[in-house]
Amino acid sequence: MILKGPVEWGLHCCAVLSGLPEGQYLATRELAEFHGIPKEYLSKAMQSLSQASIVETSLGPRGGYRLAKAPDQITLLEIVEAIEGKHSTFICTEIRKNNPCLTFTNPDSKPCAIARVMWEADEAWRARLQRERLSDILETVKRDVPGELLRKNQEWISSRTQ
Amino acid sequence: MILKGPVEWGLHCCAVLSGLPEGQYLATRELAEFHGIPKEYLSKAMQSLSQASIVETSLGPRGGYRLAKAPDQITLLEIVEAIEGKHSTFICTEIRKNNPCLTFTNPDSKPCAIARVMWEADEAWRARLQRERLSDILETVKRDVPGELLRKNQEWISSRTQ
DNA sequence: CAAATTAAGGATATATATTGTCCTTAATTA
DNA sequence: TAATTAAGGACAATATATATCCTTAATTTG
Ligand code: FES
Ligand code: FES
Repeated sequence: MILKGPVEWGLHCCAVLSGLPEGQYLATRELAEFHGIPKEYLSKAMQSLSQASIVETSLGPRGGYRLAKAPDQITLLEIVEAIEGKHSTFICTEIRKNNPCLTFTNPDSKPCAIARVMWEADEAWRARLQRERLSDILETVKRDVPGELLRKNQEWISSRTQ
Repeated sequence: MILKGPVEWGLHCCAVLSGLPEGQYLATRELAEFHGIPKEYLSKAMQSLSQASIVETSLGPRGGYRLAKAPDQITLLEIVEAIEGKHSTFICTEIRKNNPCLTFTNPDSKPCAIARVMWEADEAWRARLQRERLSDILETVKRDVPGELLRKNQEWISSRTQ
């Protein structure tokens, strides 16, 4: 696990961008202000999302970010991996190779039994995140968050994109 | 995720301890030598396993560590959590609270929808590790590792416990 | 065309977490 | 009694995460 804050930021930013009117962009400055986080650092996470083709950008005045795909075509795993990277959370340093009894080399040896299970656990983690689409999150939010707040959010975004 | 190496070390040490003759202990020095890792730092991981009652200790000459339970009563999750801690890998800093539109307080609000899914993914990870017992690992190792190496390991351990 | 604005990204600084070492203490066994 | 061991505190070194600043090139708006 490499980036802590930026993952949370990226996920929330994608959720906000999904509420953007057609053809509009929202700039890093607004995304940072909305979430109360440092603009320059958030920019790194947005760059990662851009490179992963999860968001797309426009330069110049009224530029910024918007989703590159429909929310039901974006999984949480995509977003998390774009920012954190695709490497496993468990890193095997092959300490079994240090075994003093290992005087011969075993050419066709499998990966360590312990590492394999740790990686399977990682896969289970990934599978859950892949199952969740951004659109699923949006539905939950609509159910959980008071309508008054949802309206205010819309207004806030509108006032920065017109 | 806090400790990286020590988790791998702790898992391997438990596997080694499971091959210990009845009534015998293996000291940190041997465990460190067997895995080619720093003795003093490994000691921290072993202390965590001891506090979690996964291993038990004996002081004085011929002292050291042994498993506190049968290998089929120890899950990988226990070992990992003893060393890494039980906290979730995803840390929600509640950035939603920084929303400038949030002018009122929502007393009975649920945890953030995004955090909930991230925590569910964490649960899936835990579930896989809880399903795997140390005895399962030992069986896999017996199948995968050449008998010659297994024998040498046994001898190596015996020569340090007599 | 000109000016303003924006993302991209390199360089660098700071804070925090991880990794590793050293040493003391108390317990226990041979 | 002497040797040995785990426990754990203190500390140093290193790596990583976090944050800021600045330059560049592209693009849109007017
Ligand atoms: S050698 Fe890395 S987990 Fe076994
Ligand atoms: S506020 Fe932390 S994940 Fe939503």
